[in-house]
Amino acid sequence: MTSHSPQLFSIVPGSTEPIYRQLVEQVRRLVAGGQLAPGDALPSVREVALQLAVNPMTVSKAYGLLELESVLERRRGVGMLVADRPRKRSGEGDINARLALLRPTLERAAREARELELDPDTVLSLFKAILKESP
Amino acid sequence: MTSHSPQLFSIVPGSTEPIYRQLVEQVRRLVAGGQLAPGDALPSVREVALQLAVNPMTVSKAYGLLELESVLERRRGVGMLVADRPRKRSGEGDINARLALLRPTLERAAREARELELDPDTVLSLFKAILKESP
Amino acid sequence: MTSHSPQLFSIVPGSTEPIYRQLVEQVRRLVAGGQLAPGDALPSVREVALQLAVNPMTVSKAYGLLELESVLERRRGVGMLVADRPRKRSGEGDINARLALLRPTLERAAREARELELDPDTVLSLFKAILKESP
Amino acid sequence: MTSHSPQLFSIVPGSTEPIYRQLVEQVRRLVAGGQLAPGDALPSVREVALQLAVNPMTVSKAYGLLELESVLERRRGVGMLVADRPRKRSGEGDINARLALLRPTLERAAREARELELDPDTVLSLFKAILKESP
DNA sequence: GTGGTCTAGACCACA
DNA sequence: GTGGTCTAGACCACG
Repeated sequence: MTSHSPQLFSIVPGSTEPIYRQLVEQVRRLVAGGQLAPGDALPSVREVALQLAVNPMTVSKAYGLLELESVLERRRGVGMLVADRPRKRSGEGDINARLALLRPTLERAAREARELELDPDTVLSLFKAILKESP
Repeated sequence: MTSHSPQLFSIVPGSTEPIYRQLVEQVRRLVAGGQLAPGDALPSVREVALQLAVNPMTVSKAYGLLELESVLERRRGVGMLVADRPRKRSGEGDINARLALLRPTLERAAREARELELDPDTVLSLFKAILKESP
Repeated sequence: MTSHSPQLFSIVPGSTEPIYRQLVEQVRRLVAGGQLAPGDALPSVREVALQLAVNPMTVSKAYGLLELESVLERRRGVGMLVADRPRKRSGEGDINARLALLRPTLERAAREARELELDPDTVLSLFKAILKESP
Repeated sequence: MTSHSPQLFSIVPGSTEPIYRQLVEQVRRLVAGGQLAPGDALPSVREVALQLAVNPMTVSKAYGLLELESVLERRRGVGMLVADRPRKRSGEGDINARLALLRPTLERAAREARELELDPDTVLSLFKAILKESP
């Protein structure tokens, strides 16, 4: 069964962050967050490449790295599946692990806010608005 | 008299963001935030290169791009100065301009939080803690 | 299919004008003159570097600056193309723009002729001969 | 006798052409054109430096190079004088020598005009206007 | 194959 | 001392 999630992935094409790495980190987060559960099938390389208007090799490279990391498993004739490693979902430790994945970006935002001499409360209310915006 | 700003700039060496671009954006923010005021001298190319353990050409490239943008001015035999363009500090428009510079990073954090299926309030309180932490 | 433009660019190696700037101005003129039309591919960095016996980074710097100016566009995995901006070719305004690009060099020549105490008519006939010579 | 020519020299500060070289070539032309005759005194280093708002070392370097070339002579306690080498003024050969000094700039202008796809006659009439303009 | 980034080190122009 | 230019060569991202 091929998942037809209309837009599981999204990339920022103008970024200096390489596309394959944007994909790798996105999958890691989706797995950590439980939106991709062990055994779930990922969209095929071609499908993703088409959706994102990206070279298939780029997607393939991301999948390959995730396989090396044991986040994904390659199943002959089937495609890539989320690996089922021992994962303690909905526990306390898990929340901390997920917060740890988010922390670097929050720290970057905090550093930039400081360099811009912005008031923490102003920044917090903007962030709150953005957070509750698109889900 | 050499300015001995102990660490005006900081870079993330492992990042995929090119070093010269990290520097460009950092200077833009420091100027927008007023920490670098028109007429201020920037640390010399060599000084920054030493502090960051980076090749002088990399710093020079950043300074050169900022000169093209008219954020900096080159003074023969003196060094780079912050350009004095008409800037309306401490006005409303200015705050919005600075928030606009911060927005992309906040949006990135929000997207990552969503992918991690993290509760907005949990994220906000972590961000609040980070924001009030290091200054 | 590699374009084999036998010698699109030429530089004066001994000049004090930096090579990258000679290239930038040359491309600007070729685009302004229409010899490089929007969508045209430029010779690759490596190709130009070989032809001119110059370091690839020098060519790359010129291309990068022209991209910042929106004279060129970078196409991933393809190379640099002439940007297709609204350009009014063969109009009056266009001729004036092109003459404006030439004026500084003509003024320099006039100043030098004056310093050499050369008769304007003598200078004009020499220039006429040179102009109709090499095309 | 110190010559007080209010502005014997002129430079283009924004140019990539080094100032000392602009000065060297200007003196060569003024000597070739006869505006500076053998035995004439040149303005002092300090005087030129003040007039042009340039570092005295830069002027000194230019004079030094012209001395090496035997275009100028250094006279202790007097200053720099134009050297009196055998020079056949107002003869045919001399005109050719002066035209030869001008030729590179004319060739550069012709090349630029060609790259701009400008009509030779248009270029010639612009040049004529400039030539008869400022003397 | 394309362009981009970076290094280590040289030399130049200017103050 | 300042910044600017260039080289030779390495490695990366993308197609």
